[in-house]
Amino acid sequence: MAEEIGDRAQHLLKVLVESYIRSGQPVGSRALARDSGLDVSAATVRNAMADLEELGMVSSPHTSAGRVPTNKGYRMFVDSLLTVKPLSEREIITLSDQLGVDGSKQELATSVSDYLAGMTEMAGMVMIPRTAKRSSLRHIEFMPLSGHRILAILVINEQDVQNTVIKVDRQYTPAELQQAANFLNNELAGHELFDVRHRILRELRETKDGMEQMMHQAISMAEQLFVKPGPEADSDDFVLSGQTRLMGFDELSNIEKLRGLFEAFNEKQQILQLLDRCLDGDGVQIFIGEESGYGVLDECSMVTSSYQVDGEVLGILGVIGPTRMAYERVIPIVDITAKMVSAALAQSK
Amino acid sequence: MAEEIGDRAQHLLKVLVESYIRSGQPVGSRALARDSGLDVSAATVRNAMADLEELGMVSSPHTSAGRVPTNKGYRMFVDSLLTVKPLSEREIITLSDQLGVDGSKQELATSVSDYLAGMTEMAGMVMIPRTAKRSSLRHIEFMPLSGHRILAILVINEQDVQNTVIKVDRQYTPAELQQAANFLNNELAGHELFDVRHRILRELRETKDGMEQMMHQAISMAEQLFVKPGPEADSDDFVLSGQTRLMGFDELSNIEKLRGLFEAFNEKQQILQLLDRCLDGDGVQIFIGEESGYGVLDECSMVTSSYQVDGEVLGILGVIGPTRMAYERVIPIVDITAKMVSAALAQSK
DNA sequence: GTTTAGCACTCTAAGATTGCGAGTGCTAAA
DNA sequence: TTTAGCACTCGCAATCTTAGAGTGCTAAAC
Repeated sequence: MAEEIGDRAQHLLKVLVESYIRSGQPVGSRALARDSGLDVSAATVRNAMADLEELGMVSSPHTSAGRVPTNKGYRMFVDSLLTVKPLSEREIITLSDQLGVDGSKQELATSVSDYLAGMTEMAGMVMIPRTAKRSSLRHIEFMPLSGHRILAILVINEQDVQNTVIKVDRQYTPAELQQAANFLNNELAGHELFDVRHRILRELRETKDGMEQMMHQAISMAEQLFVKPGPEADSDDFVLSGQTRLMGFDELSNIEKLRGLFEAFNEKQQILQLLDRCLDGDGVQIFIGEESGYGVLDECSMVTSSYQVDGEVLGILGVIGPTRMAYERVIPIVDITAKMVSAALAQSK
Repeated sequence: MAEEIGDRAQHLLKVLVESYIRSGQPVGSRALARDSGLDVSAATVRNAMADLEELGMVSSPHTSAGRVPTNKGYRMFVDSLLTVKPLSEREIITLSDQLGVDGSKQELATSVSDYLAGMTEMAGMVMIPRTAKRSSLRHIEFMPLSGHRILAILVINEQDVQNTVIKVDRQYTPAELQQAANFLNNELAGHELFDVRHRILRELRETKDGMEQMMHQAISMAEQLFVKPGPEADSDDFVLSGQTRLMGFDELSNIEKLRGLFEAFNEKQQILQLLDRCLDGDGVQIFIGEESGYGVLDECSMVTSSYQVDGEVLGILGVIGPTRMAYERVIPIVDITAKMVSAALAQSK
C-alpha cells in the first residue's frame, strides 16, 4: 500500500472535504470533477477515490452514494490541506468591542464564550483554570459559623472572591478570628498564590515554635485553605454557551446522541479533563471525532486554543461542533480570539 | 350546551386521562369501556365521548383515532378527578437522607432539585428568591479596586457571601475603607436585610448632618449596596437539574420544541418570572400547557409548591415535564418535598 | 502507463398503491 | 337511555415502482 498520496489526490480530497462541509451530502465523482477545477473526467476521479478509500481517507455510506471524508480524512485535511481565511476587519472589531476588560473573570469568560458561539454558530467554551499562579492573595477574612466551622473569604487579584468553609477544633470568638486574620494578612497578603502555598507557609511553620498559641491556630487554618485540596482544586471553572445551537445540526438530530452530549456538558468534569489535555499544546488544537477518546463526542470536533500572559498558559477556549464544521472559518476565529484575550489580560494587569 | 357533566362522563374522563398518561396513545371507545370498570358498551362510551368533546375536554387527532385529553380536560382532571397516591415510607426516607441541612443555600437547592428530578424522571427546579427577608446581614467588607471602584463583600446569614462592585467618586485608601466598613458593621451588622434596607438607612440619612465626612461616604456606599437595584434584585437564583431527561419524552422529540425549551432554560429570566407567579399561591400549583402564557411550554406542565418558614414563603420548587405526566405521583412528591424543605429550614434556623 | 468513454449494475429516496385495523357516527331496535 | 349493527373514514405499515445518482470494470485512446 503506497502511503504516498499524489498531488492530484490530495487536491481532490481537499475539494471533497470542502464540498462535504458545505452541503453535508456525499460527494459524487461527477460533481467532484466539476468542482475540482482540474480538467479531468469523472472516471479519473473515481480512480483517485478508490485509492483514497483504500487509504481510509474517505468512505461511501453505501454502494451508490458519493464519498464522505472519514475522520482520518478530516485529520489529513486540517493538518496539511487546509487554507485558513483571515478574519475580516469587521469581525475583529466586533470581538474587541465585546471584550470588556473589566469585570470578573467569570464575566470575561462568559462574554468570550458568547462571542465564540455567536461567530461560529456552534457551542463556545472558555475554561478558567486553577486560579492562576500569577494571581496574588489580597485579603483573608474569617467569620464564625455554628458548630466548629469557619467561613473563610479569600480575595484574590482584583475582584475574585472565594469562600470556603473550614473545620476547626473548637469555637472561636469573632475577636480571635479577627486576630488570626490580621496575622495572616500581614504575612501573606500581596504574595502570589504560588508562593503562599509553598514557600511562605513552610517558612511560617518552621518558625512556629517561637510563636504564641493564636498564631499556631491561624497557620493551621491557612493550611486548610492553601495546602489541602484547597478551594481551587475543583473550582476549575468553565463556561459553556450556545449549546442549543448544536441541536440545529442534523448529524446530531439523533435524540440519544444529543442527550449524551448534553449530559456530558452537565457533568463538566469530563469535558474539563479533555480541555486539560489542551493545556500542554501550543496554538490551535483540534480534536476530530473519537480522537477525544470520549464516546459521546464521536460526531463532534473541538477546536481549542490556549490563552496566555507572559508565556504562561492561563486557560483554554474554543468551540465544539459537528465534525463537519467549516474549519477554515472556525480555526482563525478561535485563534484570534485566544490572542485577543491574551492581549486583553496582559493589558489589564 | 350543558356545562354539567354527568357522573359517568366524569369517571370516563378520569379513566381516559389515566390511560393516556400511561400509554401515550389515543384511547378508543372499546378499550375505555373495558377499562372503565363500568358495565357499559363501547357505543355508550362513544356517546359520552361526543359530549366531552363538545365541552372541549377531549379531542381526536383525526377521525378514526381514539380520544386524547385536551388541556382543559387535564385541568378538570387535576382539579376534581385526581386521586393522589400517598408516598411510600421508602420514598420519604430517601428524601430526608438527601436533605443535608448544612451547606449553603445553593447546595441545598441543588440536592433538592436533583431529588425531584430523580423521583419524577423529569426536570426538577428550585428557586431561591431574593435573599429572603428573614436573612440578616453579618458583615461588610470593602476592598479597593483600580479606578474609582470598590469591591464590597457582604456576608449574609450563615454562609452566603455576595460580592458587588460599586463605583465611588474618588480613590479611597484601604484605611479609609476599613473605617467605613467598621462604621457600617457597627450600625448594620446583625440586622435583618429588610430592616437594613429601609429603616436603618433612612435613620442614618436623617442624622447625616451631624456626622463627619467619612460617615457620609460610608452611607452612600451602603446605599449603593442595599437600596439601588442592589445585588439581590437579579441574583434571584434558581437551580434546574435533569433537563436532559426531558429529551426522553416523545411529545418533545421535535427538535425545534426541545430547542425552544432549552433556550428558555438558559434564559432563566422567563422561567423565573413564571415561578414568581407561584409565590402568591399556597400549596401545590399546576400549570398545564399554555396556561403558563409562555409559548415554548405548550406541551409541558409545571407542578410547583412553595416552601416556607414561619408562614413566610421563601421560595418555589417543583418539576417541569410533559403535559402527559403522572400527576398522581408527581403531585405528592412535590408536595412532600416542599414540606420537608420547609421543616429542614426551620430546624436549621 | 495514464486517462477517458461507455455500459451494466447497485442502491436509495421518494411516491404511489394497497390492505388492514381501529375507531367513529348514525340509525334503529331493545 | 342504552345497545347492536353497519357503513364509512382515516392513518399506518408494507409493498412495489421508478428515477436518479453513482459506482466498478473494461476496452479504447492518448
